[in-house]
Amino acid sequence: MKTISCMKIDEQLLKSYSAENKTYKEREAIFREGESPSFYFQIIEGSVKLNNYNDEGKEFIHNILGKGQSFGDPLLFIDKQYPVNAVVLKPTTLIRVPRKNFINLIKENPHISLELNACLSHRLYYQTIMMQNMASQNPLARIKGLFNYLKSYSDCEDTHSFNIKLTRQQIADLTGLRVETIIRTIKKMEKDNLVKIKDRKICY
DNA sequence: GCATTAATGATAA
DNA sequence: TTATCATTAATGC
Repeated sequence: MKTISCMKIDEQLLKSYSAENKTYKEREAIFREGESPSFYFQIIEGSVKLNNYNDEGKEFIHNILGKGQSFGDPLLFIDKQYPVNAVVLKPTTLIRVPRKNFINLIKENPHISLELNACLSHRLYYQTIMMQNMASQNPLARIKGLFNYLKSYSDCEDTHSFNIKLTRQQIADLTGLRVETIIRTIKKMEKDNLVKIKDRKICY
């Protein structure tokens, strides 16, 4: 089946609503928890993580976004502050549109509005799946859940060897597990032919 | 060399 | 069984 899921919005169209490009260095924050959303963001190149820190200072990553993906947009329609930080993982260029302009864009371009709806629905759906998986006590289930999620979320790549572009630490921060547990569980998965490891890279 | 990432073992909860 | 801590190996700049 052919769900378009999360199509990026045409950059020229964004430009006509006074979008601007912005580049960030590694570790730079695009926005922080508690700030008020005032832009639509779309990644042109690079990658961004959405995270929090719990009371003990341990990081929890909610998601890692890549090329062509947007973030922060669900907040543009409601009057709330960001519940997460957005931090750049590697040098990143993104395009951003001021909130008011973006609302106008949506009003004047119904097809974009529909796509955005589809996109948000898609994210909501998989977030539910993720919640279920992460609620599991079993680390294997959490990791498999994450991998399935990444596979579906990213541009529907080849069926058999999907390359996980995350470090084991990042997988740990996404699943709430410890790095050592990730490493050991991944090795078990390799034995059971659930994943392949090539040059330390994980293929699922 | 230094920093980051991966791997492994011992021990405690 | 997983988390925690310590140690070491491997990579990349």
